[in-house]
Amino acid sequence: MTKEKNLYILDGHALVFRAHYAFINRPLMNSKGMNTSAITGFVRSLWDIIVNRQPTHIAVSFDVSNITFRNEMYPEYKANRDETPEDIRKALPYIKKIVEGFNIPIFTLENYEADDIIGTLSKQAEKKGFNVYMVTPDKDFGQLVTEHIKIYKPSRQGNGVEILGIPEVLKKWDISSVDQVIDMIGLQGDSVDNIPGIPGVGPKTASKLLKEYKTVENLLEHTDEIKGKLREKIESNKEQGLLSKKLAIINTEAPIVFDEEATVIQNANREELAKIFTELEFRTLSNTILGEHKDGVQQALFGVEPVEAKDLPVIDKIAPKNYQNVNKEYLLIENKEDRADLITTLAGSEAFCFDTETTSLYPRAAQLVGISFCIEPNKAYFVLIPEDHNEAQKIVSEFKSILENEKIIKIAQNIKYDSIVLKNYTIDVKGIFHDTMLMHYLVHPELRHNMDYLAETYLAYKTISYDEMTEKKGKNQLTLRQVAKDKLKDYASEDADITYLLHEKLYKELDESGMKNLYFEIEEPLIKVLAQMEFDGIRLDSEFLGDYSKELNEKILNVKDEIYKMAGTEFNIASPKQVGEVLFDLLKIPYRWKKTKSGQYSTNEAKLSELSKDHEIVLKILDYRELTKLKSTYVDALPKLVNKTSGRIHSSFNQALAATGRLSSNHPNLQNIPIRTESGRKIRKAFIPENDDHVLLAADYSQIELRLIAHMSNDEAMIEAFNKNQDIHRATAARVYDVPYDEVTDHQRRNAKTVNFSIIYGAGSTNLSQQLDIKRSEAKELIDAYFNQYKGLKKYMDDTVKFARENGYVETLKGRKRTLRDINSKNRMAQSGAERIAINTPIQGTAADMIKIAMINIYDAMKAKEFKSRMVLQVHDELVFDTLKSELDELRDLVIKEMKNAIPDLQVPILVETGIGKDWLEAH
DNA sequence: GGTACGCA
DNA sequence: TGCGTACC
Repeated sequence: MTKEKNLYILDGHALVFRAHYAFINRPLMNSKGMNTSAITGFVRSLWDIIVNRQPTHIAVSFDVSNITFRNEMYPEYKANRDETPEDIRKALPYIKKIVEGFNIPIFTLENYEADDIIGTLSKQAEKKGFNVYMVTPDKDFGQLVTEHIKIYKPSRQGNGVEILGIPEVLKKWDISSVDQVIDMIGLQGDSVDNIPGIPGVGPKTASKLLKEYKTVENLLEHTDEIKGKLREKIESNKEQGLLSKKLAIINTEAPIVFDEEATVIQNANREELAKIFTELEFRTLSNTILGEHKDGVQQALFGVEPVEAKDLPVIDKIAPKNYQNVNKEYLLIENKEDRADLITTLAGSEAFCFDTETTSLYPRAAQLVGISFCIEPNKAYFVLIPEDHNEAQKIVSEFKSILENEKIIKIAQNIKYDSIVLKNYTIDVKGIFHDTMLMHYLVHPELRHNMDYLAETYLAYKTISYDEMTEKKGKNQLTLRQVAKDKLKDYASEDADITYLLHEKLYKELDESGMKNLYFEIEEPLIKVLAQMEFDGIRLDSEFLGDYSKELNEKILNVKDEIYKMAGTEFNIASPKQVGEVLFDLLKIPYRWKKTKSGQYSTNEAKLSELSKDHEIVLKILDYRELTKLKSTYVDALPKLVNKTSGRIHSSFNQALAATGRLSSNHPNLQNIPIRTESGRKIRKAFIPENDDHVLLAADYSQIELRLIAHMSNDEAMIEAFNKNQDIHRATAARVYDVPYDEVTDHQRRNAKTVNFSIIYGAGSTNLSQQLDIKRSEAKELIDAYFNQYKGLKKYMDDTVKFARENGYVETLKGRKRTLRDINSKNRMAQSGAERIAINTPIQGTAADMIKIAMINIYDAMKAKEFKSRMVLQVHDELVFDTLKSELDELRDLVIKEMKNAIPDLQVPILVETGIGKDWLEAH
């Protein structure tokens, strides 16, 4: 018997798009700011096939243009498509070059889609005795599947590869013959390709109908047997259904001939590939594909043992290094002598790296399972810590002297977490913190900063997966305590070891970026402040919330009743879908907006508010929404977050998330605790001081961003207004409307205020007109008048954008940088988005720097004075202190002074407003 | 308009 | 994942 012939035909565009969008939230980026998601994803899929599937023949097909014969049948075909994203357009030439580098032929054909080319080639190849695999994520290809033609669906984020033969296709579509794929599309349509189908018919109805009638044509002949609305819909859309089916048919007779010879798999052009990979900075992929040694092309490229693709996710093939193939020395330390030796070793070091393994993501609730240490590459120690708390405390205490040694630098990934966990064991980690996560955050604020990602990008190393170690299969997962100690030793040691290696690279990169000062003067000391704040937490009045919950519950029931009465029916008010149907179908309230993507009525607040003026029920629905949201998100949720040991709430502050440099908080998120409405504000009453000897002191910056923009832009008029201590919005209105300061109307002031804010956010006239409910032209005039008064501001904004264009980044007063990859984009949307960021980031980021500096200085001063009072919250421009009454006056003076002087020598005064109260609402 | 988090 | 809401 001759060898089997296996042909893989890749659906180029579909794979590229899928890869691009797979990473859309955190695109892969090289140092030149190029988005490489699409290329990486495509090449990974290609390489996966070459290595794991051992094809004998291979080809790639691409679309040539958007216009094909289908547009002659139906001009709207694919007309809903947005323009190809710029990132993809830029990626395509590279992908084609790489495919050529692999010596793989590319098939294209004018006026036909890649689908048709793949269909035609597949059928011809099948006749020549091939097994054909159509490599595509598109399930429409199901119509072409036969015994020898299958769909090969590349793996998606660990989902594993799917191979669809006839039974799989039938199951996926719930049909009885693959020919019915086109009937399915004919009936249900395809929103992606803008194929209309028959309105009101979805997948369920379509397959039910086809079970009965087999084909669209047959169905249309027997519509008299169908009942009710469905019949009407089908009868009135007959033509559309037939056309849709036609559009769905993949042409297998395209004018193209399958050239068997051309598709035989060949050795790659190593030099060509190396050149492209270098340009793209694909170190990992390049190592994987080209190997690290220069000889043995055949060996490195295709001489790989066949592996079942299912068993090995693509990623394992991509990162070449891991615990299995690099020589690592990881030692398990579980007796007192070994610990003593380790401590001696660590005590003699200038710096060591450590990492804790615990039982919880939340440090205040976490128990130590072990601590790993590393002081040289590829060697690490794992100290096992038993479950018994007294035993554990004893062992941890042995390490107190070195962890609290101020002279030893501590290297760790997200050291705030470890530091809080150790506080649970009365250890206060000291010495300078070198946090790899924060270093990377400063250098690349817009990327991800988790260790696995850093290991892959900086070290080309694939770490041991947590889920693998804990044998996660579906729902069941071992806890760390259940993991065999040797396995845990490897996992934990690797964390410390990898962090150590990452530190070498990241510290250097931080230095080169010029942000070392920013790190050591702001971020590093802030870690210690935040760790203390999180550890201390804030007291919560659960009793108050319990009462409030009951109160809200009654209100909710009342509102619900009223709504049902007005609607004349009961429905789920929490469901936007049902709300839409009741309002616009049942009650016939005119609907005059676009529907949502999923074809539903949009019922967001802006639209409902507009309707609420004329329709009482809409007002009630808004009330209902507010009350239920309040109850579930805050009133009922907050008491659940009270820590059992401390009896307090320990919100976590993420220092490495917001690209502008701000902190974010979660568990709970303090940044969206309502303030606009009365019932929302009340939530703040639940945040209370430690006891009757304490009060809450709240201090917030007044107009900090406008003051900063005044300073940074050198705008004389704005600086003058602030120096005269004027109300800035009133002063703005006086200038813009050319009226005396004292005669500004409320309306004028409100407009001016809105303009002031839209300026800070870089918003344009469109946005402003919506905010103020005025015409775009009026908004434009307003903005022009504004800039005419604040000429310095205008110039600053122009200069900032110009700087960003030339340098590719913007920065804050303290040197925090943010790269703007779209600032020179040809895509207008993307570019103006980048311009807004260019204007907003320096301001928001400087304000963030400023409050961070204030926090550090206040914290240090409080420590020096041995205050019993504690800094407990930071929200945007506000700090909250749980204050011992006897320290109140001194603390307030201190806070005001440090907040004002965080960034000295500004051209405008900085105003800090303070309040005192028995709860946060009263203090605010 | 962007930057977030949490709920369903 | 989409939607809602908070902040700026």
